[in-house]
Amino acid sequence: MVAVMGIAERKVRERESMKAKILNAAFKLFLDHGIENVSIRNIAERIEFSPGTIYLYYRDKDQIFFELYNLAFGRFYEEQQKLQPIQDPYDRLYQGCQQYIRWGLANPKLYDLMFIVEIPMNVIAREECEDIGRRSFDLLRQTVTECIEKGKLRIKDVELGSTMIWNMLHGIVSLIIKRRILVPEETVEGMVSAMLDNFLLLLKR
Amino acid sequence: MVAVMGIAERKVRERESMKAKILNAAFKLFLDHGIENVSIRNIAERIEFSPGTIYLYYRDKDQIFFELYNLAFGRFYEEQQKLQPIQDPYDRLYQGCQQYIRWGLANPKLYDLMFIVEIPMNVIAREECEDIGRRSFDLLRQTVTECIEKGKLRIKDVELGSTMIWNMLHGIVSLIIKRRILVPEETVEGMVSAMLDNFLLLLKR
DNA sequence: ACCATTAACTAAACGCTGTTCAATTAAATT
DNA sequence: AATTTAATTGAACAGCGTTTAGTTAATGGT
Repeated sequence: MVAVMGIAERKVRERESMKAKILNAAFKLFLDHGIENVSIRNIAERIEFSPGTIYLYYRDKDQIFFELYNLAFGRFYEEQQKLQPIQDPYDRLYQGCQQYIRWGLANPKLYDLMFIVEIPMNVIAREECEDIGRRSFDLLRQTVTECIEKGKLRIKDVELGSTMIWNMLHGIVSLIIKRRILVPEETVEGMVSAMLDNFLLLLKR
Repeated sequence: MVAVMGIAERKVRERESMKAKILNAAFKLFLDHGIENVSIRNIAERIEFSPGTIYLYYRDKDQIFFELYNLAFGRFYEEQQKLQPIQDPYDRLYQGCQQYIRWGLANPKLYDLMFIVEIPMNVIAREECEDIGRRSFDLLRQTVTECIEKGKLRIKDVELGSTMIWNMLHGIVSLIIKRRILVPEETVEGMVSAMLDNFLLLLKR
């Protein structure tokens, strides 16, 4: 009886480790060769299992992509959270924005998955998917709230202000990532920080 | 001899009309069933030719996508140009921004192709592709230039200002299109116009 | 220890995809 | 009418996501 329980637990562990194995292979393929080269067959080859096996652990490809999505958001959230200790809310806002852009440009594939690509969820997870996003957005909202409370912004509505800031940041990052910005490569960095500085200056009371 | 010339000209016409036929089929498939359902085979079936035939008129699928890209940008540019007669540059700026957002939200698939999707150009067209984009951007730049000349903006640098505005607009449109905005569906419209108003108000001297 | 049951896995298949190319048909030229 | 040129096809290749029958390995009961 005890042995039976031990086996059941081991099986759970084995299942988890197999899921992780698949996910790691998918993540590696994703980082190394782009989302377009993450195929079930490629993953299977990487972990030396047959393609069919993967469907014993994940319902479909979208579910794998959703896991990658969460992974990416986890990393992003972690970085943003590091700035929480900063006392002055405007300073925290500024650094948060700067880090958002930096992180996005440094991790274009992750950013793509998080904010640009068609959401890879056929059935479930629409809410769960928003939850992880909302957690990150809440960090910004909190900071904006404090800024407004201390009268540091020319905007009074928290929801409006947070969304505006986020949209601006996303516009900058996504257009650069997707190579739609017409400015020459070398001058991008300068342009970006100039835009951020000017935008936050406009916002500042 | 004259007849020969006539035949040659007819062949050119026939070739053009075949290219148009293919492109129209592709465009219709694109609008009706999304970019993911534009396959060479689908196009071929729609025009009642074999898949191989399409490669006699377009090098590859990307070239077809590039034509669709130009088509989309043409429509967008046309709309924007209609606002040129507006005398007051700030008014023109405001209406241009409003139209940008409206058009993007009304034509999400076209917008996607123009600004979001990975640029579908394997070999050529990188410059040509920027040209059509630049023409549209120049409309905005011109308007911003006039605004600054008349001292209506709190920003002095034309390039910076234009890019900032565009990035903000793109952030708004693309996040809504890709369903990353967390606001409920009904309140989106109000939020969007509030953001636009506030942003331009921040910019206004 | 043996057998029945359950779980894990594979290989092949289905219907898609973009693209190429030998073979065929139609048109134009001589 | 015969020959050359152009246009078109259909099959093939290699890839894709997904399903499933059949095989193998591990477990449970007696």
